[in-house]
This record gives sequence, structure tokens and C-alpha cells, in this order.
Amino acid sequence: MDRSLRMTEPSRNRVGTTEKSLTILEHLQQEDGAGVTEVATTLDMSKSTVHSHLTTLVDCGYVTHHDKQYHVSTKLLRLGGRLRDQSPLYQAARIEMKSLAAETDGVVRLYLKEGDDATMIAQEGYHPGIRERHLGERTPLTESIAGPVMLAEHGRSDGEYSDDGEEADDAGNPDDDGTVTHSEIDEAVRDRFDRIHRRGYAVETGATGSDRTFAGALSRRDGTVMGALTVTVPGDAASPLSAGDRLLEAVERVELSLTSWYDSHATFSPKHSWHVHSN
Amino acid sequence: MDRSLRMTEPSRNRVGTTEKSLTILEHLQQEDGAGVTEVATTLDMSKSTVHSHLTTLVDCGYVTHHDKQYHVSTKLLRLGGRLRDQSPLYQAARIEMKSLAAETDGVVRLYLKEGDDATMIAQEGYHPGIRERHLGERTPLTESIAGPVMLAEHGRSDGEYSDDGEEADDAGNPDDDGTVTHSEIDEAVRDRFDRIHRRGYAVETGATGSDRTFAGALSRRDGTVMGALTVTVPGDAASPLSAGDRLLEAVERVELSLTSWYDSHATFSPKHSWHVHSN
DNA sequence: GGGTGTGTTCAACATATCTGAACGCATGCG
DNA sequence: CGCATGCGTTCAGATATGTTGAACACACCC
Repeated sequence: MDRSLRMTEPSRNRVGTTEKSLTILEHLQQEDGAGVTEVATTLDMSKSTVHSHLTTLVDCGYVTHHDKQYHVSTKLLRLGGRLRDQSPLYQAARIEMKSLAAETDGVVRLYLKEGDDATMIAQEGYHPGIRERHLGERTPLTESIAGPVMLAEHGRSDGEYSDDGEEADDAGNPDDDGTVTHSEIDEAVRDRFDRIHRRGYAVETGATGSDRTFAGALSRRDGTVMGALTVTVPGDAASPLSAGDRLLEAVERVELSLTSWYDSHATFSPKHSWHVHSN
Repeated sequence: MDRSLRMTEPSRNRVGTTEKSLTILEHLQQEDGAGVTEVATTLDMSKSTVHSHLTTLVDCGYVTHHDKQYHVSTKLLRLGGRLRDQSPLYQAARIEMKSLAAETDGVVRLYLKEGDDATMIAQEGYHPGIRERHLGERTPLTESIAGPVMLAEHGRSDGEYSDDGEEADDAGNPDDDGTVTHSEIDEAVRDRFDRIHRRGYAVETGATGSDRTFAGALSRRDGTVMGALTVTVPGDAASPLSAGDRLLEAVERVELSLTSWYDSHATFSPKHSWHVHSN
């Protein structure tokens, strides 16, 4: 817990050059490719500097260079993919994700809890009407359905829902009666969490369509939350209610496989610290 | 000493610092996380240098730092994921991938042709017995079944399969018909390509298990190959033969959707150059 | 032809990176 | 306990290194 110094930057960056290269890389990403001068003007750098960084990124394989246009390459996908594929969470979940998607004909997503955010690291199934979610997309816990269910599950361990300074909930309450006043807010939140805990999952009806999303937290044996599993079924699904029950089965099986994995890899190497993801 | 090897600069790297940072990043990736001294010793750098670069990477969000261990974060997956999700190839294929996987109960994979390599950018379905393939994995065209089918399909356009090896770039010569020069050495190869062309897809039986993989190339209207679609069904599948036919349907539909996308985006912006991927 | 608009190169300078040693801070072991 | 060893971290100086702006090559379009 480092106290935030009054320096604008939390910690004094050491290597400004790398920062510059990564800024250029992210700019290429956001703009879906760009040329040298475009990057130079928008990022306020000299053309030659941008050129140097871009050639370096090309040589390292992170950027492709064709027809005066620089694009990010698939190397980022490759590096990020290996990170995901090797994670025990993904390894434990993919079997259940497949069968869950097949049986409910919905879209199944796997989230990894990272601090106060949830990152979608895998997806199975597809339906044109359902809202897209990008691979690796990172959303605050307060904005996704996967969020509340994680916070609620987190509260299960210590008997109190997490209140680490972040406002756990205020927006997107599906069934909130508008007359909530100052003191009643906490109670409403607690009520919601209790309800989630009792039912084991959260439900959210899609804003636009009539699809429903069921979310369940994936927690370790000690109660800490590792991620969440989600299935959203379209409105014209055969049996939307059974999807929720089916989700709970999948969650339970994933947790089982996960804990058994940890038992077999009980060697206390500080590597593979798949437990403290909190960046 | 050996001055014959004179600075065969691929292209003179400009920014060595960035190169160093990226090397550290890739080392973290390969080792599944590491500490400062481990990186410093294996990469032959001073501890303080490694520390500087790591803090920079942490500040930029590419690396997480917990318990004396540095790991790559999900930002790489996020950046690479957006690259994939925005590609018209993926957008055109995902619907067919889902239905193809559902109907054949196999593993469907989407490959993007990049020069002489094929990169797997999407996957749908899962079967425990089938050999894993990592997201973003890049394999030479000669090693995967997706490779020959791409080379064969490529030959369909100009009547000659490409064997230039290096310069795969520049699709600017549609009628670059050098006469069929070479001897019968390549006849066996040509025979294989012809067979692939006739059948429309390639089949490969898994080395270990009894699963079969069907591959079909995804090509543009001008005949150039953009990628490949692949379905592998386990040996105990209900009707393995129909999977091949079903694959061909999917390929055709994806190509249709792809060309219509290009027509609607016919504006000739040099961006979105999803045609010359040849890094 | 000369006008833009690219991307690229180069030498000189000054900036920012690298270094090695010293510092906390744990853990382990005699 | 106290020394020893391992880790990550900090700091000031020296040196390598990135940055800069101008000049180059090239393509395009009035």
C-alpha cells in the first residue's frame, strides 16, 4: 500500500523511450493503422522519431508495414493468447463453456477478475442479436453483470460485501424502485447482494433486445473470487430459465476442476500467481 | 574477427531501448512471469536496467507486479483482441464458425494468411482429445493442413502456385503469368494441389488420435487467399464425412459475406489493408 | 514544371539510459 | 540471536543513445 505521492505520476517512470513506443503502438491500434506523419502530428513528435520507433516495432514483429501504412500485427494476439491459454482458469472452464454454449445455444463468456475490473478472456458461441463484447475487454465491476455477482460472492467469505472505497453499485439496477434515499442505499445494495447470493447468480435483461444474461462467480475454496462465468441466451430461446440452472452446474464443475488443479500444483512456487490479479 | 559478416542490418534498428523492453516482455511471457534478477541474468543486463524497464511496462499496463514477480497482463490480449474483432475476416466468419461447430460437434478454427505463415485468430468449439492450438499461433504454411490448401487455392488464380518463398508481398500483378517453367520435380506437389483443388478441401488424419481435420481456403474474388477455415472432428463423430461438405458450405458463405463487405467498404482508403498481410 | 504530400536518411547535439555500488528488507541458518 | 544471503530498489555520475530539424527521394495532382 504505497501512499499516493503528490507527484502527478504515481511512480517515476524510468524509460521514457519505451513509453513513447508503446504510445505509438496503442495509437496504431486505436486508429486501425496510420502513417508516419499522422502519428507524428497527433502525438506531437517529430517525424524522424516516429519513424525510428515504427521501424523498431516492425523489426520486433509487433507492427507490419505495407503501403505507407503501419498496422499492429498478430503478435499481440499471440502473446495475449498464450497468457490466456496457460491460465488454469481458462483450462478449467473451456470444457464447460463448450457444453454450456451447446446446450443453451447462447453466448458463454469467461471473465477474469483483475482488481476492480473484469476482463473477458474467452468466449464460446455466437448470436447476431446479442451485444458484442471484445476479447480482452476490461470493464469495471460496477458496469457488468459479472461485476455484482463477483462482489456479492466476495462478500460471502467474510460475511460482508466489499466496500473498498469504490462505490459498488449505483447504476443499471434492473429492478430498483426509484425512491431510494440516502440511508436506504446501503440497505438496497446489501439486499441485492443477498439475493444474488441466495440465487447463486445474477440475471440481467438486455437493454435493447429481449435476451437474458446469467452470471455466476468462480471462486476459490477460500472464498476469494477469481472470475465469473456468463451465459446470455436470446429472447426466443427455447427454455431461458434452464440456462440459469445449467450455468450453476457449469460454475460448480469449473470450481471443482480449478481447486483440483491447484491441489495438484500445490508446489509453492511464487510463479503462476493466479490468485492476486489486482492490477 | 569475422568481418565477413558485416552488419547485415535487416534494417538498422533505431531505438534499442524499446527493443530491450520488448525483449524483457517476451521473456516474461515465455517464462510465465519472472523476477528482476532472473531476467537480468538470463538476458545479461544489469538489475537496475531491468527494474527500470519493468516499472515502465507496469506503468503502461503491459505487466503486473505482485509479490516480487512480474507477469504480462491482459492488455496484450485486449490489444490483439481488438485487432481480431475488427477484422472483416473474423466478422464474416464467426457466424459460420458457430453453426459449423454446432452441427459437426467439432473444433472450428479460423486462420489468417500472413506471408508464408498462417495465424490462428479464432476458435469455436472444444474437444478434450483434439490437439490444442493456441490463439494467435503462427505456423508455416508447410506445416499445417491449412497451409497446403492455401497454397493450392492461391495457384487457382494464376494457374501457378507460388513458390517465391520470400517476396509474398504485392498482389499488384494479377496476370503475372510466367510460363510454367519448372521441371517435373514439382509434379508431385502440383498433383497434390490439383487434388486439393478438385475436392475443395484438404483432409488430414490426426497423428495421435483418429480425428480428422478438413481445411478450406478463404479467398477473395481475385483469387488471392486471405485465410482458411478448418474443422476437426473426433474419431467417434457421428458422420465425419458430412463435416467436409458442411465445411465447404461454410467457406462459400464466408467468402460471400467477405466480398459483400468489401463492396460496401469499397472506399479506397489505404487503411484496413486486410489484403496484403505479409509480415 | 513546380507545387504539395508522403516516407526516409543523416550528422550533431543534449538528453535520457545504463551502470555499479550501496541501501532496505526479507528469509534462512549456524 | 546475529550473521549471511537472497531479493528488489534507489541514486548519481558517465556514457551511450535517442532526438531533432533539415535535406533527400519519391509519388501524386493540379
